[in-house]
Amino acid sequence: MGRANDEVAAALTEYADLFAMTGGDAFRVRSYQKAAKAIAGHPEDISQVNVRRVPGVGEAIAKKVEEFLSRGGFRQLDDLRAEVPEGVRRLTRVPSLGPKRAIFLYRELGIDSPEALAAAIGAGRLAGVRGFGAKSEENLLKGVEQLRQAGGRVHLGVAMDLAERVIASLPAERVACAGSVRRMKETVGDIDILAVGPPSLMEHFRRQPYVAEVIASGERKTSVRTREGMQVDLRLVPAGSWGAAMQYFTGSKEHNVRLREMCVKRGWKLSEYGLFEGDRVIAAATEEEIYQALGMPWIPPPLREDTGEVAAALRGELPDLVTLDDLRGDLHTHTNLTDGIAPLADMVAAAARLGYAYYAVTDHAPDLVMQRMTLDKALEQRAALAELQPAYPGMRLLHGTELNIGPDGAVDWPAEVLAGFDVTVASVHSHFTQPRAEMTRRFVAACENPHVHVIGHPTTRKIGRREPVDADWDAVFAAAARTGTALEIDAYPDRADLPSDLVRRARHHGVKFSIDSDSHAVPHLANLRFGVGVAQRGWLTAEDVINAWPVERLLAFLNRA
DNA sequence: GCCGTTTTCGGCCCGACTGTTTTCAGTCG
Repeated sequence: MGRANDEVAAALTEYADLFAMTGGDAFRVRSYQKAAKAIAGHPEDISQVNVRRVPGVGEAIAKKVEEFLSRGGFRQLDDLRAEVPEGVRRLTRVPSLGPKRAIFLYRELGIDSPEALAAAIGAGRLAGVRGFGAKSEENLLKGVEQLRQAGGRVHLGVAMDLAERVIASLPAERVACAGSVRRMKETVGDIDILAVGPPSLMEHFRRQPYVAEVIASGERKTSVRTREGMQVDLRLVPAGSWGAAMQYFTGSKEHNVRLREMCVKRGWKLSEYGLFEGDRVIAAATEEEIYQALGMPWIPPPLREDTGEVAAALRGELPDLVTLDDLRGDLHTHTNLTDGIAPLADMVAAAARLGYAYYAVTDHAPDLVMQRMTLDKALEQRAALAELQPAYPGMRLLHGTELNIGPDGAVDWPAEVLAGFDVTVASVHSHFTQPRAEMTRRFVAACENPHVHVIGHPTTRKIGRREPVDADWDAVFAAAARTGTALEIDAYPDRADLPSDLVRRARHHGVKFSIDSDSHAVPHLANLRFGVGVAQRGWLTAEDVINAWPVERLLAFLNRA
């Protein structure tokens, strides 16, 4: 999977947005969106193959893609960029504000950014404007604030990708990522890279194509802003204090404060250069020896949040965290039968290449009307899956479905139909603003449905785009534990849902989890690693995760044994 | 703009919700 795919997809998506804003035909807008999605999810590097082979890409889009690949843009995109300022496109990221009203605000009132919108509302400039009543103003203000709070933070998928590109671009003796990316935090503000190497590495870093601006530049630290707007700090560290530097710059700040307090009590000092007693170096080369000197085993970075991990380490009670290698299958994936882009056979073949012992296909169900699912289609898919099974003797294929949890907690299909599925994932897809008590009842009802095995992406948040729903989570977790309903950790990095703090709380209730990719294309299967990050931050072990279990135990959990 | 044993034109995932309106446009999943 090449970077080119993502860059092309981003350009086409931007073009679709701008085209929609400037009154472009809605069907053509959708064509660009569809092509963007298909290219982003295409398993081959788009710069190395004929883009016309990608479904949804015809002659016109292929030409634009080829122009983009050769010079980083295409004419029609340049034209629209000249017409619509960048901030106006950002306006459409304000929830409830779409392309039509965004361009209206720009053309009629000169509002050219979310900040300008908030100012205009504050100054009463929207009063009496057609289509913008008091309620709209209130919602827009709330939306702008939400956007502002997300700040410059991006989800881990974006940050990890950038961090890996930076690391690959640096010819250092040693180079690694520290900071919140290493801790697998769900959102990341900036990226910290540590390296051992010659001073010339700094100049090499500043000249990289991803660098848009050099913010600060010294012998030991260089800070840049990338074209995507992220800050990346590169620090040159002495080889002998690699471990101390990694420990220090991985954080969290709170975790480090806790360790330094311990050091102070012993008359020691812990810095990015090492653990010292006066001038004597106690430990510096590896993180392991630093933690060991403090009387504890190495603490995995995802736990380093000062939420009890130091005490647990001192007692020798750190959890044996679940790892990517522990996962034996994926229980929530889509195909092009609903909103995925890859055919069933391609998804199954890709899963087999990952060495899975089992793999579930869980396309949407009829209540999500837009997906046009029918029982006939589901049964046809079941038959097709059964036909594929003999070709994969080592991998048990499971036929599942992603159900929709309605406002009252009911799901698609009657019980006798549900009983025919190997695994069901039930998720909320609408009515996000129900009051807490109603929302809680809704989830509890879904858990109590004996045919629901997993609650999918429980909070339904989308990082930077949609707030989590409001529910009494402890009540939901208690219901999930009582009914033997697993909660999903949706590994899609803009979801990361359940969030890790709720994972940990749920675990205390005795809940089991399913770490799923929610793949809609072949490359998405690899997102599972982000879900593992969430699980580790939630202190989960393999015992807590149903898709880390052997197939027999999983099937017993699903009542399919 | 894409697509096709319903094929070279005429379709294109469809419905609900919201806030505004007085019959509907915009937004969302």
